[in-house]
Amino acid sequence: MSDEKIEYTISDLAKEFEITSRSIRHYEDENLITPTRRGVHRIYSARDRVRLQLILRGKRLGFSLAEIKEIIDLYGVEGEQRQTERLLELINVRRDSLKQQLKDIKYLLNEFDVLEEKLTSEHLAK
Amino acid sequence: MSDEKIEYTISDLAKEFEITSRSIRHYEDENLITPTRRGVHRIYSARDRVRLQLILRGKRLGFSLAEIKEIIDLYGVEGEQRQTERLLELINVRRDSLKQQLKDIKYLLNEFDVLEEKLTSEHLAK
DNA sequence: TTCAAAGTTTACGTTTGCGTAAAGGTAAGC
DNA sequence: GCTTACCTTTACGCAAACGTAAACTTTGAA
Repeated sequence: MSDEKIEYTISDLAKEFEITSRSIRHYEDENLITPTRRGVHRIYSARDRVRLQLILRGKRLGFSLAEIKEIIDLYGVEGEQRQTERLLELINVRRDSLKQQLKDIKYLLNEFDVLEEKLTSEHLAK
Repeated sequence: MSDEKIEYTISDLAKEFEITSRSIRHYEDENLITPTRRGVHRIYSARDRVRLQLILRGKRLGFSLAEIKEIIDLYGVEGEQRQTERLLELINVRRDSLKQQLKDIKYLLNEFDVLEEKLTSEHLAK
């Protein structure tokens, strides 16, 4: 039984994810992540690391920290069904906007391809 | 020859795209869009409308207004090849982060599907 | 012509997401 | 015990993207 005794310092994670320690502390200030302490120092578990990954993914998708917190929090309550309705609602709202984003991205990536080709051929023809 | 004499007021566009007039004026303050005037009032052409669409798409993709402006501006200079290198560079930077976003979105949409199924079956089994 | 609806400028206010000192505590190696 | 690297809290600062209030003008309908 691997007890997963993996531990990280704040700068371990900062380095790995290429963000500042300040950002990680900020996420803690906003209650998005709650590492344990050894004395006064923060110790991050494997679970904490995953939470941080979730936070960063949320950010890349344009969610605010408050939204990320709401989703992660609801996500964690799986057992209780009290919040189920709300979570399903949130999911569907998100789904629509994510699908729109997906369309936007595909469109833009294609535009880029077309434009790049045009530019490089122009460039060569100069 | 359809002269495309279509015109819009600021609130026409605000309504259509579900944003405030304030936002549209703000984009103008930041030189992202420059409607003509009839007296003191702003008049938006079909081209202006397209620009606004571009701005909003950029926003959905998480670009800042400054970035959107840079891209749109470079995009408009197609004729000159002076800025070509820069645009290609911008495109490639964007492409990577957009591809990451695309992965993120697909991952999350799948998570949502899985979670929703789990939640609804739980719900029914209650 | 009078009135409401919509438009205008100016400018200060607000939220989000950290940056950036300041001022120090702690752990490890020598 | 001293240095060095890394950690801590506290707190003010700041840019971005508008919100919002004030005070006024324009336009179209009645």
